[in-house]
Amino acid sequence: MTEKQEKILTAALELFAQEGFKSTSTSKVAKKAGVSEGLIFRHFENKDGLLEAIIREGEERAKALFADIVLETDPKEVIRKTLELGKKTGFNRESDNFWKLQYKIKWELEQYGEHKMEPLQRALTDAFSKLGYDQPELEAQLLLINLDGLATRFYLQTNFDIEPLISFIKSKYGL
Amino acid sequence: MTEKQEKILTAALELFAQEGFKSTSTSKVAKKAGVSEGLIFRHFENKDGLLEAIIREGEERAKALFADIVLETDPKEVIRKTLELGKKTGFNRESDNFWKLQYKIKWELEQYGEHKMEPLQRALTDAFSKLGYDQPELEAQLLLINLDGLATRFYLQTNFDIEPLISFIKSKYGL
Amino acid sequence: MTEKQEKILTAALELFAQEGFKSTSTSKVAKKAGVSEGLIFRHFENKDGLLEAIIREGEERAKALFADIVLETDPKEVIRKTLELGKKTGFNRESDNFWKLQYKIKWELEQYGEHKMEPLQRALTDAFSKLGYDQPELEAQLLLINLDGLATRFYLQTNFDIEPLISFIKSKYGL
Amino acid sequence: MTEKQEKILTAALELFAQEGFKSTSTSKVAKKAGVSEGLIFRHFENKDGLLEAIIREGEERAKALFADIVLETDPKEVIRKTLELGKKTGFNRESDNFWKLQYKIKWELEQYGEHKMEPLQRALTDAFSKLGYDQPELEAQLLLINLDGLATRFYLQTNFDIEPLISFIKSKYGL
DNA sequence: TATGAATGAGACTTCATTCAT
DNA sequence: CATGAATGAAGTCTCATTCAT
Repeated sequence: MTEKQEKILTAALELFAQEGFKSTSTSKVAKKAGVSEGLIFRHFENKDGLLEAIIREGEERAKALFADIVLETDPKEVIRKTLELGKKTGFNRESDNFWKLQYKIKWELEQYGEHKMEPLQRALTDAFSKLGYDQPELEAQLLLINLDGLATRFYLQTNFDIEPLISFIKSKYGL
Repeated sequence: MTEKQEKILTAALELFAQEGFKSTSTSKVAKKAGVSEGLIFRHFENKDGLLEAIIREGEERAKALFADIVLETDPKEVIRKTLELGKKTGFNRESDNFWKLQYKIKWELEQYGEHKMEPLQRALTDAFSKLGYDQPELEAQLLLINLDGLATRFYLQTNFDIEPLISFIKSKYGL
Repeated sequence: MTEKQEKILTAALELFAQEGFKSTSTSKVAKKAGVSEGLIFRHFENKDGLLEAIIREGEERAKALFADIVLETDPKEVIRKTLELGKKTGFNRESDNFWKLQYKIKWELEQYGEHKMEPLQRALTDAFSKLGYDQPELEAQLLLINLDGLATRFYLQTNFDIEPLISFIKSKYGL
Repeated sequence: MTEKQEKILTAALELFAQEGFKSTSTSKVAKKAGVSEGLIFRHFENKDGLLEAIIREGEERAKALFADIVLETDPKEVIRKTLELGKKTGFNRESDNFWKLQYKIKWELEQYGEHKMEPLQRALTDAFSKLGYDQPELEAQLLLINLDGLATRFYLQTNFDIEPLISFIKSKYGL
């Protein structure tokens, strides 16, 4: 990965996240990256390829992020860490774009990246099970759905204060 | 609203919902509506105007939908009806497109239609308050966030079975 | 076929014939036709569609041209008319481009429009047969091959004087 | 001529012959030759230079091919060898591309390489003269035109069986 | 000699919008 | 009200060529 490739990826990430994939022209990406437009195509084949590269990186990062949780043995910690995923990632401008795009893009691609979440879902199911919850699988699903909802709000509702809600949810799980 | 206007709106709705606003050309809308392209502009001024018309209708329908809940006095009923909003709307192909678009469009417009939900949020806060919940406002928020998360899954994850989760959430509220 | 469509077709014909299909940009065609570039695509879908339209017209014209020969009953006349095909068509600038393109394009498309010639070939075979030639089919083929060779020379070799050769060939057939 | 230069030339030849000069990108040539794109420009200056090199080689080969005929003294042999030029060259895949390109390229370059054929034409004129033909010059021209026509068919019409026609022409010359 | 990243011009194409009919 | 031909700007992508290494 050359330096210019990185620049293209970074620029694309930011623009796709802010304006959407379709609304971002490759020329805008090139300009922002300080690079000729043709270079995008030399490195990523086409605009979709650029998006794919970003998504692939998203999956890498997600995997890395989940690793810590999946390896956790204390069930309460699993839940707590899941709820604090956002804190580890989405609370600074740089990575904001990254995760925002992952959410946004789902709607443009019309597909939910289910497989990405599976390991996390299993870990949560296991955790709830250990804690004696009645329907651990549904509990796990519900928690992840909550996170989806929170993300939707966080990224779209300006001034949305996420902290109180996270705390509130934690308290529901006795954390 | 003439018959052709309706046709345009219906076609646009379906296409915007399925392929996205940016990805849908006015010519595709015209073709699907069985109408000349120029007519779209005569009636809706421009492409954005077409979208606005759809969103405005979305707000009308939302208001109508919420009315029943807002006027409800039994707090348990308020919560139950909120959780069953989907059943009233999104479970048939025609209206699917409608509500799917409302969700999808948020991400293209980069703004959460907060005001639309306010009456519902107030009704829920009131309901939780009456039921003696500790933090009625947070409870209300959380419930709506849950619905956002459910919608995300429902519209994006093929084969997502929403019923068990709704029931599960209901049971948490003793419904 | 609107007036502008005709203009596009005429401009494309001339440019394709002179500079080749690949070497002619749609923008050049548009400029020469005095038309916006987009219009080409509205009417002909894409650049290939433009070429197809021209080729289709070529086949029409060829058919019309051959009709006279195919209907001829006097075998000597069939041969004479075939040899004078060029005189009827290719000796003025306007139609020159047209037939030149038909020849040129074969090499860009990598396919010989065999079917177009079949009726002519049958008529010639029949003629040679009536005239008692030993191998009428081969005679017919050879004559058409001669015409191909003549066209190649005529369109590519500046100052090529075709008349003496046509007369010479005629004399070989006792015409 | 280094080994890589040869590779480039061979790759270019094949691609130009198959897809045409304009339609073949230098990058495709480089890839096929297993060579970096820049190298093409170091050795041949530019894309046109590459074509020129191929054409120059075409003229060399043509000269070599014609030498045998031009030096022949028996007039019947001159004609026979001319008619069998193809047999010596174009009937195997490797050299096919070579001669096909020579024909194809004429149409992209819009010029008939007349000079290349002159020695052959003189030799034929002389032969027909010796054999007592009335118009030896026209006979020579006609024979070469026949070859052009045959080439057109041979390279463009799949399944074209050239042998019977060659024999047929030979028989016309009493060969 | 050889590479391949990088460029810039220009290719084909799409599309929202206008306008004469 | 309704059409659809026409436009012009912008979009994605290709490609010959250059240049630092």
